[in-house]
Amino acid sequence: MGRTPNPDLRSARARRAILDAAVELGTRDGYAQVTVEAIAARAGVGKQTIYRWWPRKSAVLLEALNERSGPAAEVPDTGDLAADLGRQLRMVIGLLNGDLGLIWRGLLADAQSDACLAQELRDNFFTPRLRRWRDRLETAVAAGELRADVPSATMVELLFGPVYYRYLIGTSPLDADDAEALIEQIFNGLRPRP
Amino acid sequence: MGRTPNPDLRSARARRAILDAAVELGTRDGYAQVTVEAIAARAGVGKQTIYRWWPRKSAVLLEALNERSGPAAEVPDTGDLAADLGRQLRMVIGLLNGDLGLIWRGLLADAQSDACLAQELRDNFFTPRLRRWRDRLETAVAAGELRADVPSATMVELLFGPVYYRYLIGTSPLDADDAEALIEQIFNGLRPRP
Amino acid sequence: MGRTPNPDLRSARARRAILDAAVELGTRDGYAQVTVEAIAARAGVGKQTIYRWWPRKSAVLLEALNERSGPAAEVPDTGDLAADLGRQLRMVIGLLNGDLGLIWRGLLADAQSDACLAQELRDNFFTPRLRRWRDRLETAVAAGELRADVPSATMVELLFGPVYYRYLIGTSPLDADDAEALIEQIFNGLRPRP
Amino acid sequence: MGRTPNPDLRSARARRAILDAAVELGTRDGYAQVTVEAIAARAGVGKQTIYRWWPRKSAVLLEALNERSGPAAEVPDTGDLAADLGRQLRMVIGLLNGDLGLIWRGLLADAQSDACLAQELRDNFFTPRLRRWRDRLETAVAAGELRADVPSATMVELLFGPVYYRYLIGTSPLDADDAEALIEQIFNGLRPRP
DNA sequence: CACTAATCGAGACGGTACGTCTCGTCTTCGC
DNA sequence: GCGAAGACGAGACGTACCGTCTCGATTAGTG
Repeated sequence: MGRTPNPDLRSARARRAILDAAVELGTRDGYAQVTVEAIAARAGVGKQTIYRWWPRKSAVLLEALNERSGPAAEVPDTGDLAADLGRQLRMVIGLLNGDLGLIWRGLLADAQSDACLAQELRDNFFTPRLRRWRDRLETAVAAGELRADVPSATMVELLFGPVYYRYLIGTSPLDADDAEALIEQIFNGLRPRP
Repeated sequence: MGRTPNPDLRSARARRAILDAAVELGTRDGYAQVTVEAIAARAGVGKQTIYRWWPRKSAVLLEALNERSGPAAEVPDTGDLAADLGRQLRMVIGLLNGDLGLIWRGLLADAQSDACLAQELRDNFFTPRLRRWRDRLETAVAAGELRADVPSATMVELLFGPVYYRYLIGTSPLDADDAEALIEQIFNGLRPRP
Repeated sequence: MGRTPNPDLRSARARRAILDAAVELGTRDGYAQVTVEAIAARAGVGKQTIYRWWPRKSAVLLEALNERSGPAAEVPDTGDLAADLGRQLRMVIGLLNGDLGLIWRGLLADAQSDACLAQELRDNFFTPRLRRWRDRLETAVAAGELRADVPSATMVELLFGPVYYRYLIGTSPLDADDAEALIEQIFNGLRPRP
Repeated sequence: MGRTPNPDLRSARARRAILDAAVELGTRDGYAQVTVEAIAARAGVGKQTIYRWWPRKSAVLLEALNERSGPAAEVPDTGDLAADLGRQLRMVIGLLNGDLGLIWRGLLADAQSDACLAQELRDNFFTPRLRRWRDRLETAVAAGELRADVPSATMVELLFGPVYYRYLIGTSPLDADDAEALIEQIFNGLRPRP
């Protein structure tokens, strides 16, 4: 029964093949069309070998995705807040629009009905980035660059919200070149400045 | 084969029972757990009667949802833009946090892998609301209340993006009382005003 | 509820179209493939019109078949028992091997799981023929032509049994030219006569 | 798609449960009332496990029946042809009148509209028995016990035909005690012997 | 000749079973 | 004991017909 496997005996070859197959299928057919069975077949691996090490297909694809989108996690700090934010938004948008975007989109969708995946997504992806940007923004608040009466976590949501809105709802295309304008608009607001 | 049924002979009773059953199951178990079979069983209806009038379970739930979220669609116009926006955001947030939110969440998730549903969602839900708010905002632009150099469609996304971000990603809870602050922040921007 | 329709108002046109359609479909696709729905469609008739006048598809096909196989029911009496029997067997075999055979075969099959159809088949088809031949055979018994110690009903079964055996089980083809030999064999027996 | 399963990995437990369930349902409700779904449910088995190993419900019931009617297949040879035939006929009649008769009847009926089942029935059931009896009868012919001018296959049909006729058409009951009389009548013929 | 039934064509309805698909677990080997 | 292979129990899918029902629109025979 629910025995826990011994990680020392784990086959690195199988793990690689599984993650690679998952990404290939996910980028080719879309997240929802990927099945554990298909991953196993393409990886030349038994289904059980997948279920032994991952609880669900979402976990496989999440791990595969994490492996390949490390760079997008890096928060540069050149001292120029707006420029750094712009670079970050461009990277995120690039990721969403790229091959892996299909997988990311599927994971976000899946998380809507899988609390456990949702938690993992937050813990491993959103919360760390949020925290790092919150720190940056709080520095800017302290420097008088940003308002002190808006929670920094809210600021992050104001900046990233519109990006994900376009991505998930698709009323208008998501373009990396919009990043800087977006930041400017959030920073300065929609009302005319005197 | 693919014969088209005659809407004149359609049973209003069956339609009602199906939509009601769909909502009950959707709010109780969550969108993903709903099956056409279960809807039919609970509605006391043959499966074929569902497939005769709707192509997919998503179509059933979308119609059911549309029926019951009429009020949230109303764009109020009291002359006070910020107040009207606040009222609308509160309503949307109320919908998302309410019973029907579970269904709405599932539809949005499903739309990520079903282009046809995505299109329908945009056509029947997002685009109309977007258009109405765009008009309101353009009036405000013309009145000098809002910047003329930001596309009004973008403005709508800046306002609603953060709401859906919180809703779908869940890093922080979505509270109707945040509506007014959100609008103020978007309107005035994150930089201190002199 | 179960109201009984008024035969005076019955549409002769519909009746004809239904019986014709039933035979066409039955001879073309085989009894089992015929559906009430298909009969109705091909006859240009509502399903209810069929169910109003016949309880089951088997009843429709039985009536259609009876209509068209009148001649095979005729028991000739030329005085020559063996010759008359031969003529009858030839006719029966001709019917079974003909277009209508497919329907007849299906009815016999269906009767195996439908006691009511089985009864009707016996009452309207087998028993009358059986009775008439029993009478003929009893005359022959009285004339000393046939053994008196074999029940005449059994004699009929000995004669027709092998025909239906071949027909339903199909180990060897059923040929009208075998009729006379068959009769001779049953009459004279398998043991050599001195 | 139509992959062929590996018989080495077949579950003996499932096979047993399926065949047992099929017989139970068949003898209780009759062949026509048995459904693959019901067999699966009663056997505690997935439907796919049935469809993996048998193409149709008829194949399941045929296999189940074959398994349990081994003895009725035995052709005894005590040297006394008539006695051996009598024993065989009694056995066949016993089978037909017994619990399994309901299944056998259904299979024969089904075979009328399923050429593939008909072939299987002939190949696995009728032809072997026919062949063995033909051999016996040919020996008797060579010994001068039976006429040389009647094909032995025909002789078998003359003997078994009346049995199946009564069984399938039901104009008179089928009784094991009729076996010997039947054989005597076929052997000696219906005409009085001098 | 209008009236008034009941039948008619049409087809939607509540059901049942079909045969297929995919899920996550269990079983069987070979290494 | 892991890994490849794949059979297994479970159960939803979307389709085909069943036999019943509800519609107007003919179509009789009756007053």
